[in-house]
Amino acid sequence: METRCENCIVRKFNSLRAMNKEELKQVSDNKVYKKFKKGEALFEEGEKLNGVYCVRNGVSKLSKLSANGKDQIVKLATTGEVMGQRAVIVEEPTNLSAIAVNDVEVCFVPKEIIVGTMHKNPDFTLEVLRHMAHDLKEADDVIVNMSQKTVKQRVAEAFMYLKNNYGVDEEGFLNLTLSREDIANVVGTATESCIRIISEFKKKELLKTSGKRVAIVKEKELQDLIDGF
Amino acid sequence: METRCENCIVRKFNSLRAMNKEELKQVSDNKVYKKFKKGEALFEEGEKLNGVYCVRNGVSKLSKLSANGKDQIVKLATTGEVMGQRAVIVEEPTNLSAIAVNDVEVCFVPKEIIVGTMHKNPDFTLEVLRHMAHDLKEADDVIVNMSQKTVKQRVAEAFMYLKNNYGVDEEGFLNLTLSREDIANVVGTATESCIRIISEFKKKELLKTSGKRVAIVKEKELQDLIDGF
DNA sequence: AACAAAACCTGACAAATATCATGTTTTTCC
DNA sequence: GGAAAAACATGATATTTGTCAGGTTTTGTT
Repeated sequence: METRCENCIVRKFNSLRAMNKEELKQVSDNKVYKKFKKGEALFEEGEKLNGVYCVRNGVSKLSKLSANGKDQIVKLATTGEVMGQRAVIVEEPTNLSAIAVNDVEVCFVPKEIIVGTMHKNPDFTLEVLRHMAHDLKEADDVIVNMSQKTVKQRVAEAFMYLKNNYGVDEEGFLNLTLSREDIANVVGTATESCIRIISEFKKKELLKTSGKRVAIVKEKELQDLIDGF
Repeated sequence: METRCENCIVRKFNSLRAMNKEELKQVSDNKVYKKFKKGEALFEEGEKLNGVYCVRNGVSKLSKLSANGKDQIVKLATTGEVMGQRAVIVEEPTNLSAIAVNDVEVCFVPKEIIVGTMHKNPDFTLEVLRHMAHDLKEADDVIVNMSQKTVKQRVAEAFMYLKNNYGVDEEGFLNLTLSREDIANVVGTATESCIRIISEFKKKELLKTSGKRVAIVKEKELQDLIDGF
């Protein structure tokens, strides 16, 4: 396992790439490697975060509990992404929980290091800003989808998202398998509705399944459905 | 009309407050004052923005056109807020249109000045970052509301939002009057559904109206409805 | 392997919401 | 001030989605 941030490939994909050697060394000297098993919480909504989590491996769901007791998954965070930045920047408790979808390895970086670097290195701050700007755009898109697309379209979109971001195995099954409930919580619908729609897609041969694993069969038709044709 | 940014009260509310005297002078020397009438577009989705818009007066709706031809209003931008920051930072065409809800006055600040300051003054960058972090949190909340609350709850919430952010006049009517269609586009529903719900609220005496003006009558009951009681 | 727990699935029905059609009121503009 | 346009309003109906209730299959554990 590579233990020096300076040589960590993961860093290339996030805002830490804008740090200089000295700053990276400081991160490296203070980071704590942590492991979470599938289903474990990295942190929970309302918690004060003392640092950020740089994902080395695995996927976490970032979700928020709604008044009616359902979780809404706002984002999936993958290798290379940094979680908890927002809360550290505004010095507020985090508004989201992070739960491991599969086994997750992260490097925890104390907030003092992040905040200190932001005051000294404008390039780093700007890089963080760019990432946050990107997240904000994605959030805007989600809002529009939520209100303007049907549940069916959103379910279809969720599978396309999984294919495009995590790929498929030799048999064509999605590399990242979510439970039906998780998919429902991404899409913002009832679990039963989600299952029903998946069944319908299977009947129409847009998808095929094997246990909880899902494969996209007719990608174009699925995309047309998303686009409203 | 105050023409020097150094003395502009509006600046106190946005990220420009982190600029030093010299930087502000530069903004002041390069800014362009612009006026837009109700209904006019400050900029449109897909446009490249050559700068940011600092709102001196009035309210604009930031919206995105969906595939089915409906506008989704993602945010309302008011006095003191800066529009277009996101697009300038990531150097992409803007993902949102800005339309004046009432007469709007803005100062247009060329992007070179904003970007230049971000490279030199980490405090400014950090301040922009804080504002964007705040926007991102709000966006997350909107996502959860969209998927977990009923249209009725969201309409009620929209009115509470208008009251809390723009206040009411002597008679109790909301200072910011939106058309039923705009409210529907904030809430993400059909205009008819929105009208119907307002009618229902009137019957229950939660609201009263006079033309398109709306007043909240029973605030507590309205809030209970939002919270799901 | 056997059991329990969790996840998945389906039907029946109820509730929420959209759509279409049509009429009324308000606003705008000449 | 009056005509035209836009916004508002409501009924009837169709569609979508959620809820509840009851199954089956899969997964995990001893």
